[in-house]
Amino acid sequence: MPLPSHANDRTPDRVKKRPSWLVGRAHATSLGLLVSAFEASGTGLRPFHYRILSALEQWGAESQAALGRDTGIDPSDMTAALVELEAREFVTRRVDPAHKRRNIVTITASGERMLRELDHVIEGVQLTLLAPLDADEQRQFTELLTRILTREK
Amino acid sequence: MPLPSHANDRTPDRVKKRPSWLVGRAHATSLGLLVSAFEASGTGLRPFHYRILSALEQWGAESQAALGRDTGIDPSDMTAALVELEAREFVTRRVDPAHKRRNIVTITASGERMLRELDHVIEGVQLTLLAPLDADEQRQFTELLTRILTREK
DNA sequence: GCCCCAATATTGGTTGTGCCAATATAGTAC
DNA sequence: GTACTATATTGGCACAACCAATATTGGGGC
Repeated sequence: MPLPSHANDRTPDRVKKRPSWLVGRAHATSLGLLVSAFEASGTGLRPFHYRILSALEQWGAESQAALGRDTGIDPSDMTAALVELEAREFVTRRVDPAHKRRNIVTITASGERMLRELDHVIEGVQLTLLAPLDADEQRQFTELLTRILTREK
Repeated sequence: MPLPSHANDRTPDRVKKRPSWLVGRAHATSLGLLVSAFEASGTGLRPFHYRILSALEQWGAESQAALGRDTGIDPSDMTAALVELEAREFVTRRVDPAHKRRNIVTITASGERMLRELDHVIEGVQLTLLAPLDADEQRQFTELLTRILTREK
C-alpha cells in the first residue's frame, strides 16, 4: 500500500519549492489516495484495471495489443490483467475468427457495472485531492496541467 | 532510464481528464526530464543524491538518521547513497565522539561545488517542464500545487 | 549504578511496477 | 511462396520504496 510517504518532514528549501518536486509529491499523494480508495472499495481491482475497462467501454471490443496501445500498458502486463478481469467475468476473450492471432476482448454487463462503481471511487479521490482549491482554482489547475502535458503554449 | 512513457496515445476520456491522471503523467514527464538531465550531466549522481547534499548544505552536518528524516530516504537506502557520495568525496562520515552510534555526515567543499552544479541541471529541467506556461501561469501553477500539498485552503 | 528500552547504522530481503527478450503462432506484402 | 510483421504469452530484469533482523550504543526509570 504505497501511501504518501515523506509526508510531514522538513525538506531542503532548494528542493521543496521546485515544480518538479511538487509534482512528484502531488503524484505520491494522488497515488496513495487512489490505491487506498480502490482497496477500500473491496472490488479487488486496481487503477490499471479501470483504465482497461474504460478503454473497452469507450471504443468497444479490441484486441489485446490495441488495448495496450490505448492504455499504455505493456502487452505482457496486459495478459496478466486480462486473466484477472476474465476470471471475475468483467471481460471475455475470444479468438478473432478473421485474425486468429488476435484475442478480441469485450466488456461484459457486469464489467460495465463495475466501471460505473469505480467511477465513483475515482471521483471521490479527485474531490479529496483538490479539496484545498475552490472550483475556479480547480479548473485553472487542470488547465495548466493539461497545457504542460500537451506542450502547448 | 524511465523516460515519459505512454506519450502519444489515445487515452480513454474517463481517464485523461482526471486531475489524478494528469498529475501522474506530469510526474512521469518531470521524472524523465530529471533523470535524463542528471545522466547528461555526467556527474554520475541522481536526484536523491541532490536531496542529500541539499539537506547537508542547509542544516549542516547531521547524523544519517536525521538526514533520512530530512529527505524522506529510508535508512537502508541512505547507507548505500552515502557510501557512493563518500567514495566520490562529496561527503565525509565520522563517528560522533559524544554518541558513538551516530555517523556525523559532513558535506565537503567539493560536495558544495557539485551541489551548485546540480542546481543548474535542475533549473534547466524546471524551464523545460514549465516552458508551455508564461511567467504568471508558472507562479499560479506552483502556488496551486503547494496549496494542494499543504492541504491549505 | 543498573537494567531495560529506544535509537542508530547496516545487511538483506520483499514487493510492485514498468520494461524488455524470447518464443510460438499467424497474417501480410511482395 | 518467402520474408517480414503482428500478436499473445512466458519469463526475467532493473529500480525504487519499504520492511525485517541484527549488532551496537545511549538514555531514562528505579
